[in-house]
Amino acid sequence: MTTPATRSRARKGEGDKLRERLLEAAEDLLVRAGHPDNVSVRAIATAAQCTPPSIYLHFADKDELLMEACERRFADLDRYAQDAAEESDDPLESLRLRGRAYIRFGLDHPQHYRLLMMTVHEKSLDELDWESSAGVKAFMNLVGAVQRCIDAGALPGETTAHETALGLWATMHGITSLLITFPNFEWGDRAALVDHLLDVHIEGLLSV
Amino acid sequence: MTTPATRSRARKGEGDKLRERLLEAAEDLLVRAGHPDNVSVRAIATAAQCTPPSIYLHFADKDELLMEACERRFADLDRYAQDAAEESDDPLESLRLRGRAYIRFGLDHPQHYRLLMMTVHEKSLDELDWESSAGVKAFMNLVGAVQRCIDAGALPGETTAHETALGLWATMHGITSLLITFPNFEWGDRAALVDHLLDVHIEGLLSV
DNA sequence: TCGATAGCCTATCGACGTTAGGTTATCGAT
DNA sequence: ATCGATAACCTAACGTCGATAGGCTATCGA
Repeated sequence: MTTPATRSRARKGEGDKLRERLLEAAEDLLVRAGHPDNVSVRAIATAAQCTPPSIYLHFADKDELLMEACERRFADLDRYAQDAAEESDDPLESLRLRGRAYIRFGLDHPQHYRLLMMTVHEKSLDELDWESSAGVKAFMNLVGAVQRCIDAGALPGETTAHETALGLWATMHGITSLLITFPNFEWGDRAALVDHLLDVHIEGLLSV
Repeated sequence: MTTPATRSRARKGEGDKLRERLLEAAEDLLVRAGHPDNVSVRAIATAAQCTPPSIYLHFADKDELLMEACERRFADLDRYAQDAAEESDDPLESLRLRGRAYIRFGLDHPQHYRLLMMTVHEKSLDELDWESSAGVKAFMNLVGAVQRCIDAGALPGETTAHETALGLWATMHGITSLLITFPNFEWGDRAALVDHLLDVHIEGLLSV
């Protein structure tokens, strides 16, 4: 059962090939299993055609492997949100589009979203590398988008862009995570709920 | 190590005593461990002074035990929110107080909140018993509070109380779960952020 | 061609959730 | 007073898990 299978050993200097295979296998199995607990390192090793211990040559532990697998997919989030935001020249409408894109991306990749955004991250911001974290980058771009709204006079500048972005993030995350956590609740028209929520929040920002 | 220890067997008809002990031990260990994976059924059994298999006489599996342990504590949430809401006669201010109470309760019991509100519940509303679920009851009361605002003319009646409550819930849950998930993020003044968020949302409800 | 080493494997560990099946104290009925 | 039924546990064990220790081997520069 722990067959090394057909795959031949990588050449020297090409050890990262297995690392890549492991990341792909981990993501694939995670999406299919739904929950990290239901995907074992043994299954990942089998899918990547190696033995379980070989995983630990490339990753500290199972968590690190799964996290990195999700982080990679999440790199698309930032681009996805940016693309959506560029659909409109109106800064406020652009903000709305960005929010909708964030939520849609989360719902489209619930397993990734859960692991990265609904699992406790004890590490402080100092410890995690800002450059590589797609989530952090996406948030920074959200702050920038809010700042652009303030600069254009579309949003009041009483609260800082950072604070406003935090509130927006909380709203976006709230509906995303609830829809993921309780898929069978009576949500009614989910898209309408999402739109309504963003409208209410942005309208509130204008009136406060 | 699997010592039955000092405890004597319960009398006939008093089998629920162990059940109670197990629930209390499970909650205690969960709060201390932080994560369900870090509290084993063996540890729970030891704390409750019985053997692991005895747990399965009272609960289908580990999940059911931990879930029920959290559900019990969550029964306080509804009362807590109701008490807070009664602090003001103004329906809108009452709604604000209720929201703050919900968030505070979640942050005060992060392990419980995570398990009940941030772990995927596949069960549909038909399957889970409405009466016993504290979370459902709390939501129903939130809908009632919103309805009272609408009736008093404090909130527009264009969207139903149910829909508005969903949005409020999402906002409350968003900030609560984010603060729990990323305890080391740069949140600034958390209480101010919570207040700001509720203000923005409620203000938005008035302007939409 | 040969030592160094990158790349991977075999064997195994302790802990886990859970189950099968037995044991014993209690209690109503005789 | 005793005896069968049964509630309330227990002992033993299974299969699986994440992870580690230590060995083997193909590759590659010198």
